[in-house]
Amino acid sequence: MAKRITIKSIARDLGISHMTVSRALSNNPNVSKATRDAILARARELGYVKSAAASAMRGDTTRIVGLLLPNIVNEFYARFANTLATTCGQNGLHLIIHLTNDDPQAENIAIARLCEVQAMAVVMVPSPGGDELGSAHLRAMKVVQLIRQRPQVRQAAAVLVNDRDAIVQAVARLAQLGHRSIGYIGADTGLSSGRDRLAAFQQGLAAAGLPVNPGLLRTDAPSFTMGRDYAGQLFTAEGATAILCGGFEISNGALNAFMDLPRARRSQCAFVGYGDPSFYGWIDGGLSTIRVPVDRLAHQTLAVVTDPDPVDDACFSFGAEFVDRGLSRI
Amino acid sequence: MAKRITIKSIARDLGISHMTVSRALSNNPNVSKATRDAILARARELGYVKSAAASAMRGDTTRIVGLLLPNIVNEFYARFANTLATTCGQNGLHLIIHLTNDDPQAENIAIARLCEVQAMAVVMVPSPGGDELGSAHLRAMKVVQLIRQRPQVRQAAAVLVNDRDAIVQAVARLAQLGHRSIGYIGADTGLSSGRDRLAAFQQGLAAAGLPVNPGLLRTDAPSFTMGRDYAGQLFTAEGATAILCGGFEISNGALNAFMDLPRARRSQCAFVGYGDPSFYGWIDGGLSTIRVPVDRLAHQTLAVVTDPDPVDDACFSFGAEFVDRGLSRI
DNA sequence: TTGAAAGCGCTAACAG
DNA sequence: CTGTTAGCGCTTTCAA
Repeated sequence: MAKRITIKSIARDLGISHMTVSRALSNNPNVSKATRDAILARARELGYVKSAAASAMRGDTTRIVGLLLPNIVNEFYARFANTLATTCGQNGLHLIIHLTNDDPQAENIAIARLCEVQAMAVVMVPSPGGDELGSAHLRAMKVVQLIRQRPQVRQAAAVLVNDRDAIVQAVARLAQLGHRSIGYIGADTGLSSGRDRLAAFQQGLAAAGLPVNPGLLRTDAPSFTMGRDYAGQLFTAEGATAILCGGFEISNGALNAFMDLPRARRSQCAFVGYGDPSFYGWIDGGLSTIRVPVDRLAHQTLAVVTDPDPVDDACFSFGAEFVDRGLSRI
Repeated sequence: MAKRITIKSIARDLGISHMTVSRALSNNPNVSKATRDAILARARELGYVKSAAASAMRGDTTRIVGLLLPNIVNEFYARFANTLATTCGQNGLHLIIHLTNDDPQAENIAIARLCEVQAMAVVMVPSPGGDELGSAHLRAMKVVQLIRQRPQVRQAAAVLVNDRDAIVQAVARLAQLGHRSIGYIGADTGLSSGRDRLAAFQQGLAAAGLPVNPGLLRTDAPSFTMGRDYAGQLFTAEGATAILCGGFEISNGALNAFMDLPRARRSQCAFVGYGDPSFYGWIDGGLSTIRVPVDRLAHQTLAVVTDPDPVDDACFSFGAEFVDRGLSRI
């Protein structure tokens, strides 16, 4: 194991003081051209890299950003992580990804770890049922809540989606096509997203003159299996002819149940997903869905992270869009 | 901005030496129960977290693993990152993701950054045309090459896929169904994966008694657009009735071209993808594909990363599987 | 059982 | 223009 190249080792090597090396390497003008050139040449030759640990210890920012996601397989999260990682790279930031599986405990552990490495910011999709963001660990880091928002204790920025209009439109369209038994599957009301989407759905029903049938509503901790199981129930036991999904994971789970319906039955049913993965356009002639502007969310997130001005509780909201690729008439 | 809690601040707080605090917090037995309890209580109360920077500077390992991927939207890379991130979390490791877009320059920058933070290991899908892995930066880090392998200068472990049999089987099946104009799109031969898959394809043709038609072969730097464009050419200009893909991104791109074919034409053509994203089973009654055992790759990768014993140039290979979900007969 | 000193790599603040 | 010192947070080594 070759020893690490440091400014001191270079200095010894050249018979000068390590401060001169430091200055040369950080473009301090107070170094003679001759020595500077010699230093830079030697540093390049030996493959010197500045120790981030030493910088961090001196109090410089670490340029590390933490990203807490339920998973990274769901195409929405994947796309978000993709553009955030790309833009982070362009800005010289490291992106550390921790997956929470929507488990508050995993979330807390990840936050503690990020605190250890002195991440400058944490971007997180808050898990349902987690602590309020008062944790001592978070004091030192900028926090950006994504998609969902927790009851706030501390100032924490949020980048959210306003999907009310899109959801109302989707319900209106389903009603227009003759659907009377429209099921809804969404997150429980511990999260802002759960409350808001459910309210939008109910508003849509009201606008269409349809009653709210509690038997057709399913809210719970959102997950793939939860979406799949409830969709199965709604389509079979509850006799729903249409389903609207209120979450990314839920949507993919519910889609599974939808695709498992006998072909004849499926052609009579309507499915409105949440999020717009590339393949939704290819399935069954095209699935209708609530599309979320993922790139804009990611860019705004980076803007918040890199914003030097600490407007800590800034809150940004981007509109979703109802993508109608055709829905069965009843 | 509240000042950071350190062992010194706790020590001052309690009127003792910071060494005693250090010992108590690292379970050194040489601390009286009374002081130990007081220290632990105070530390918990104040939300003390050990500085990773200080540990790193002392020479302790950083527990940071770097992951370099072309992108993270492709479901194969996403799944790999997902299980690697999950298992890393379980082992107390940080996963830093850098996206390269298969650009060697981005790759080099990412590696330099990871070197700055003293990552203990780098897991990378080598970009086509990049440097040999002799870079001085890599000296200090364990390197694991994923999927593809570069001409080796230095010892670097590899976790690879053996897809020869699966590809040969796929070609055999296409031939059996009457296809005579089978196109192939794959990575160019600068990478091991490009060479091997092309060879397997040609071996498959030979086994089926079909000639190699150079006009039906397309190899280049692999990407989504490359796959889409070449697939379009093969299906139209070259009159291919079937296409076999030799790469994840290529497969999704080629699928785009395939789905763009007029419905009548498409039903006469056969598509064999590479990788098995969840939605391939839902498209067109199910797409056939070469399935790669992504979870096993990820677990092996973690094993290599956490292996204390430096068998540096270890090379692991996992078999792929031809998933036949039905292919058009001609 | 406790404490003091030294050093990991780096730079701000002072000498020369 | 160049060098010395000190200190960021932590643990190892030696001393009390």
